[in-house]
Formats: sequence, C-alpha cells, structure tokens
Amino acid sequence: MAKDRKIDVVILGLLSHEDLTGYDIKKRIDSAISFFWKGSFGSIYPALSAMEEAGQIRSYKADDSGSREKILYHITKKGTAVLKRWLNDEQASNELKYETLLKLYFGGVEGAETTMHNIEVFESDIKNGLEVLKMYEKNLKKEPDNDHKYFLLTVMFGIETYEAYLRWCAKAKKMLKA
Amino acid sequence: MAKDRKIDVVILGLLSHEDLTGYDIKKRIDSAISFFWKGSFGSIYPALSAMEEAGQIRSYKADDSGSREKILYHITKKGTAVLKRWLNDEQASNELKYETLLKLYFGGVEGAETTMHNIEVFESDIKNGLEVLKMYEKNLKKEPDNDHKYFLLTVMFGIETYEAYLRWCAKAKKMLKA
DNA sequence: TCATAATGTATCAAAACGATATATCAAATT
DNA sequence: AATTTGATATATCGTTTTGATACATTATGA
Repeated sequence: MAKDRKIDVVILGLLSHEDLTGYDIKKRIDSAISFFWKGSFGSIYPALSAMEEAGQIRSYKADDSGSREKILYHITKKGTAVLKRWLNDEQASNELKYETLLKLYFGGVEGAETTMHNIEVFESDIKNGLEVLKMYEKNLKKEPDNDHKYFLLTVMFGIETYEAYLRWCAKAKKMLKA
Repeated sequence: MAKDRKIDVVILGLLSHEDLTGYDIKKRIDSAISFFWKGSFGSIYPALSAMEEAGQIRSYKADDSGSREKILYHITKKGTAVLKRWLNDEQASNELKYETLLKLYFGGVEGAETTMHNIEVFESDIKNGLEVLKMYEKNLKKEPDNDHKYFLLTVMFGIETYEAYLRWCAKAKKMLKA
C-alpha cells in the first residue's frame, strides 16, 4: 500500500484550533507553516471529501446570508483521535528537496560562475525569508501567549536554520573564489 | 501542465560522471545526496525509459559475461545540454516537509511530554546524521581533490544546518521545561 | 546446507503537485 | 459610472512521485 495521506493531519491540526474552509486551509499552509510544509488545492479538496466520508470532519454551510457559497469544516471526536494518534507516534519523516544543493552538487558540469550565481540567488531568497521569520518572532515575543508557544518554537527553528544557510553561503562563496 | 520531472536532472547529473544502472542511481541518491534529495525506483525506471526515448541517454548491456542482466546508461550530447540548461536556470525550488515541526506546531493538542519526546527522537536522528556527514568531510578534506569540491560544499551545508538543528533542540527543550 | 542479505529490473495504487477552469465579490482605476 | 484587477472560493485534470510489492539472481556466512 502507499503511505497514508500526510495532508490529513495538517488539516486536522488546523481544524483543531478553528473551523475553516478549504481555501482557509490553503492560506494557513501558505503563511504560518510555509517554511517547513506545503500543500496544494489538488490534495486539500479531495482529502476533505474523504475525511468527511470517514467521519473525521463534518461540513456545514456558512449561514451568514448574503455571503457567497462557503463550506466550513469542523473536526469530530474521531478526527481528534486520529490527530492525537499521529502526534504520539514517534516516527516522523523529514524530507528535503533542495534543488539549490542539487545544482551545486553537479556544479562541476558548468563553471564556478554559474554555481556562484545560483548561490547568490539562494542567499537572497533566504535573506528575505529570514526577515519575515524575525518579524513573526518579534510579534510572538511581544505578547508571550502560551497558546503561541509552539508556533514560536517553529519560527525559532526557521531562524536558526536560515542563519546557518547564510553562514554556509558566505563560506561557499569564499571557497569558490579561491 | 504538471511540472517537469525533477528526477531527470538528478539522473543526468549522476550520469555525467559515469555510466550507471537504475539500481546504481538509487544507491547514489540514498547515500551521497540523501540528506538533501531522494528518489524511488518507481520514478527512476520510468524516467530512464522516457529519457532514452527522448535521446538524452543511451542504454547498453553490461558485457562482463557470467554476470547477471544489467542495463547501464550513458549520457548523450542531448542529455548534457538538458543538464546544462537546468544548471543555468536560476530558479530552484527548495522544498522541506518537516513532520517533526508539524507535530511541534500542533503540539498544543497533546501535552508538553509528547512534544518533548518527539524533539528528542529528532535530536537523536540528527546527531547520527551529523556524525556521518563529519566522516564524509574528514575524508574529503584528506585528499583535496578539485573534483570533489562541490561534493564537499554540500556536505558542509549539511553540517552547518544539522548543527543549527541541534542548537534549536537544546533551546526548545529548555523552553518546554519552563 | 540453508537462510538471508544484497543486487537488479519492473510495476501498481495511492498521493501530491501544479495548472487550470469557473465564478463571485470588493477595491481600485479609468 | 463602467471597467479592470485581485482576492476569495470550490473543484478537477494530467503528470509526477511515493512507497510497497513482485520476482529473480548472486554473494555471504552461520
């Protein structure tokens, strides 16, 4: 059998805080957790249907009349159980697909200039990402809410790793110049 | 249309150094570049067929008789061109899927003990990975071969980030105890 | 001897991606 | 006032990738 859908626990986790639409879920994935996870509509909507079928979530129409069609999802007891089971399963697969490193690894095929340029593009992206993360951190530390403790931890993870990336960029550029 | 197969450039990159079988390619992916890329037989073998069809690689049977069936692949000029085009395209997608962080982000659903345990498992995995990387680094620095310069750079990337992960683990554990 | 680990090719169902289609609504522009 | 743009919202489609499995051969070693 193929692995079980990972998107399920992402959805369940997000729904454990509040009721959301499929579109909301996509937005959450693309903002708060974007630097360590991602998901597309093509996986979210089919998963929502399957999970409702399985009784893990329940859908209802937004009743603020006048508004457009909107399908909200609410987590059920069954869904919460699935989420908790996953949280207590110690195995976790951490997968990276770093195209930048791939280009670097095969850098010998072209010249040092090409590699250098690719590193610089990467460096610039990371610098931007780091700024966003530091803004998050600043806001989270301003009002030390226990609810946001776990969010803060993920942001700290991002900052720590992004700073490591930048240190590596400096080293790599130096090495390539030599 | 869906994105173009990323596995193609991985295969082309590996073949640019030496002729390999599909099984060899899988082994290379699972060792040297495993900490920043991965790929399965289910994508490798179909890609090999498609790429031969497209004239980017050429297959031949291993002629050391007595040995079992073995299909080796060799990169063509067309394949090299595809590889170089990709190397010179500055856009690169760097995707992470950190299930550990996902569990952390939703940690509020369960208790601090569960989260703590998950961090410890992660920490232990990273420590093991770091040792392997440092062994690679030691061997690569022993004989400073220009050919391995790019490999060394990726290993250095791994070390830098893994050390950052460990620093974060220490911080996170401290925060959770408080 | 006999198990089992490694080598090697290959396929399949399920999952995820990325693009696109369709449509509504609010805000900004002309 | 009319129009364009961008955000909201659901949904599907073809392609790629995953992870598992099947099957067979060769080497290791208890």
